[in-house]
Amino acid sequence: MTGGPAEPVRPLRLPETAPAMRLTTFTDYSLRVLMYVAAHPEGRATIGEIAAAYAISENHLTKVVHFLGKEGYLTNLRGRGGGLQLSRPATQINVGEVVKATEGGDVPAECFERESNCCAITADCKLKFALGAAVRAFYDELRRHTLEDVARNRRALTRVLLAPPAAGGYDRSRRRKSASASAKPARP
Amino acid sequence: MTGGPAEPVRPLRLPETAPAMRLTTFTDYSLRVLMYVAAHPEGRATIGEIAAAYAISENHLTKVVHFLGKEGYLTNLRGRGGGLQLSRPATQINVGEVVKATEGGDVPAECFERESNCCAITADCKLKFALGAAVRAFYDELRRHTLEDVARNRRALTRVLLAPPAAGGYDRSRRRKSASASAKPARP
DNA sequence: TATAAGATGCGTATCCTATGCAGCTTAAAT
DNA sequence: ATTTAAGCTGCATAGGATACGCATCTTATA
Repeated sequence: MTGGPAEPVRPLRLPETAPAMRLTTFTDYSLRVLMYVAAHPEGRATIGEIAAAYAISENHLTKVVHFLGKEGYLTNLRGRGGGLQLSRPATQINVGEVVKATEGGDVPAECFERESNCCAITADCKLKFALGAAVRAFYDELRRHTLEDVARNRRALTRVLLAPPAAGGYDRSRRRKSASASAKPARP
Repeated sequence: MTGGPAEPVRPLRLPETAPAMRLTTFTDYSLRVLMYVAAHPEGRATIGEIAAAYAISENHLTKVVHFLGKEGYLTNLRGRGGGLQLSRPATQINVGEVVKATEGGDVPAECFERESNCCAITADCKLKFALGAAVRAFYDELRRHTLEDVARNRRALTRVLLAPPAAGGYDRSRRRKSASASAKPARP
């Protein structure tokens, strides 16, 4: 595992650090799916349809949709003529709740995990409270919005989403260029 | 790269998703370093000293410290007898600013990146504003605290930090057990 | 019974993050 | 001057997380 012939060249990355505090695409896609379905209240939307509209991976979307079904946001109907519907009206789907579900809780740092925490100063560290409050503030702000709010201009959304995607389907090449040239990797 | 004999067994991970919106250890260490130095206002702290106190990697700390120096939080003195000092009094070092610097800005999702954004509905999507406000709320809450606040009980901190670490130095085995058994990977 | 949809389980390609390490530079002691 | 104790710098790498791809099964409708 350590030995072996050295790889040819390898593209050469910059280590250092990069931004965190960022939503996963899982969350991103979750919200997009919900907005799509909300914008199409009549018929049922399908995974393929949504993937094409946003030009994103159908495979990954499948899992997102399944998750949203399990969580009670979507009603997923199998079989021919099946598809997706909102389980509740958009006014009763809260953006903060969705994000919390898809992001999996509010644990901003190691000190918040009961089990694995091994920071030496936990007991006397006030930072914990500050961080906890900040995360709470984040979700509180998100909780002020419902799916209805964010997908409000349904007409415009529907128009955009029904238009055929620019080129072919999903182009996985242009994604996350990690356009970080902001803070740390700056070398004079 | 695609072919080749299948690897023996491989520990078998669960894919799906896991929590994001979490601080990097880079940020974690940055805050710990500042708290340490704040708790030792007389002499100068050294990297080795701090790494030992928290039982964390000296190598990584080196880069953290260097970064904090570049950003103007620390004054790093080289050479024998050198070490670290706060560049400003702790009352003038803001936790929110530090986190923003170490986390590298407030870009919670793809739609916020001018360049690489390719979400189909950006123009008509209100979600962007909600997310932006939430991130702002996060930092606003953090900005309410200074290093002086979080490192307030200096006496207790100093006591804990000066105590020798439990066992030997830095044990890199127990870290980030990713104790996620909360949301998605639940399979009945 | 064909067909269209979602469900599932497994494999994998990249990243990202956190480190390791070797050598260099700077500055205070001796 | 020379030693020595710091931090600086530029590689390299490991390990885990994320986001997919793919094949197959299940369900339900026509």
